[in-house]
Amino acid sequence: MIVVARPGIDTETIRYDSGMQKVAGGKRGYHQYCGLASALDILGERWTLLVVRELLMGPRRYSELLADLPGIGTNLLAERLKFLVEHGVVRQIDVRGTGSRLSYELTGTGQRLRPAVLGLAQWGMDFVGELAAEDTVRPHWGFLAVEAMIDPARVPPFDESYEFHVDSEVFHIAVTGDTARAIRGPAASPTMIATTDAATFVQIGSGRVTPFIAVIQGKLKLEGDAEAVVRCCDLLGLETTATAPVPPR
Amino acid sequence: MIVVARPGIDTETIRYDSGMQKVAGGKRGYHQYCGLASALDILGERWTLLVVRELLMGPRRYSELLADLPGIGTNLLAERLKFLVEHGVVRQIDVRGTGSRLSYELTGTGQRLRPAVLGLAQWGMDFVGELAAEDTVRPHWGFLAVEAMIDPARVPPFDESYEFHVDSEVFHIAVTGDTARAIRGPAASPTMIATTDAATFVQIGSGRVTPFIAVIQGKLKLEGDAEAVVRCCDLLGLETTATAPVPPR
DNA sequence: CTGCATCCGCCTCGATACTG
DNA sequence: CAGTATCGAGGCGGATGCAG
Repeated sequence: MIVVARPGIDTETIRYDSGMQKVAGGKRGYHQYCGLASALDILGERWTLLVVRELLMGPRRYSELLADLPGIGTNLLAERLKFLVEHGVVRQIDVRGTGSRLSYELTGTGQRLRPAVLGLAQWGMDFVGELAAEDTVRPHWGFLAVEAMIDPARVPPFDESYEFHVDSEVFHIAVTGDTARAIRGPAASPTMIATTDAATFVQIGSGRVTPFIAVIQGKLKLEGDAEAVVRCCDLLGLETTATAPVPPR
Repeated sequence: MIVVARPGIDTETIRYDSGMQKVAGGKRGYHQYCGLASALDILGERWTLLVVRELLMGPRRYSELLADLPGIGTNLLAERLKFLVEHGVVRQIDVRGTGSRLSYELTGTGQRLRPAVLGLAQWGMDFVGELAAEDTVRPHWGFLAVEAMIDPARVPPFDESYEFHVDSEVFHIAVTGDTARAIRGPAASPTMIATTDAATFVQIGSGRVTPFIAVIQGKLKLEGDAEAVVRCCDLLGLETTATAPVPPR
């Protein structure tokens, strides 16, 4: 075997250099030579990852972003979008040729954030609390929740699809081969259809309410093959056995 | 097939409620009923995810965290740690029974952040720039980088291990069966040993420098089976063909 | 009306000093 | 060593103004 020797170069580790640092654009940055720190230099400011979340579900107008991010303030949204565009995460697209700047959408680089964002969303599901009066809920967040909940190890062994109606949003899970994907819009011939409101949807996804309880409460409607319902719940890691106690958080 | 009907309940979506909101502990929060927003209510403040990064590589003392997070300031670190402890992401551990509170470590909940954090770190690798004079580098960040770079689809078909010496840090990748894991400390009998400094290690990981170039520059030393070196580079998504141009960022 | 820019009060952040 | 106390600077949140 091989004996290790120190390399010819000595460490170039930069010593502790206290004091706040600025990144290229004059912004505040971590100045750590590390992938995570670099990612947070771009995504770590307040609201930024929530902007990315919105754009992960398709292009959005400035006003739509404002409406779905209550509290952000117009200057902040403009600054975040400009920053993301400058760094190649987001681009502006004109629907009409007349340069009326209609929408923002993620670039390929931005799309590559999907697994990391879904991972954070899945982790955060354990921390959603009781629905408070001041909480905002949007039905299209249910799409992200479903995408994050899909357990690749529990994909049913045959093709089918489950359709979801969350308030006005319609999307479905398509099981094809050994993969399950979340897709916007209705399914061709779903084996199950779940209909509910956005708040209940998140409560089910977070485990605060079981599908069983939600049905009893009249807040969730399940139609189609009962076996498909069970497979769908299993795919999403939802309780199907009984009532299941609400975890004490 | 099934025809969809609106559920008995109407949407309980909370309307736009402008104004800054506070979360439980009196802190500023997003107040969105969504997994990602909940995650960011805990992890989204400045420095928090970098604290988690440090703890992902094992327990750390307060002073060690301070030293590896230049610029954080003592009050911020104390506040972040207290907040994470309160929310069950981190716990304090006593090495001695004498309650001298020696270290912080992640709870199981905190450990579940690993895939999301690694995902962000991998994404951010494309954004690490030229090494600047004010940049901090730490050799143990190389461990995280390697963990993030492992491509599960490119695991060699037989068991072996690759050892890395990054400044004073020693860790290895263990390929067993069809999985590859990054493990702290030396390997039993590595088929390859790479020795380098922390800055070069990150530059290689980010694609700014190829292993080939680094060897020529005398900043990287590779020992052991040449075939193993190629397999290791392939596993980590590193260029082995030739010099490969440095991407323009 | 949409898509920002400007201004202002406040709270978080970053640095230093200080204490058990 | 492990934090707490304090204070100035600046990022953030909210209201308003304005151009296309």
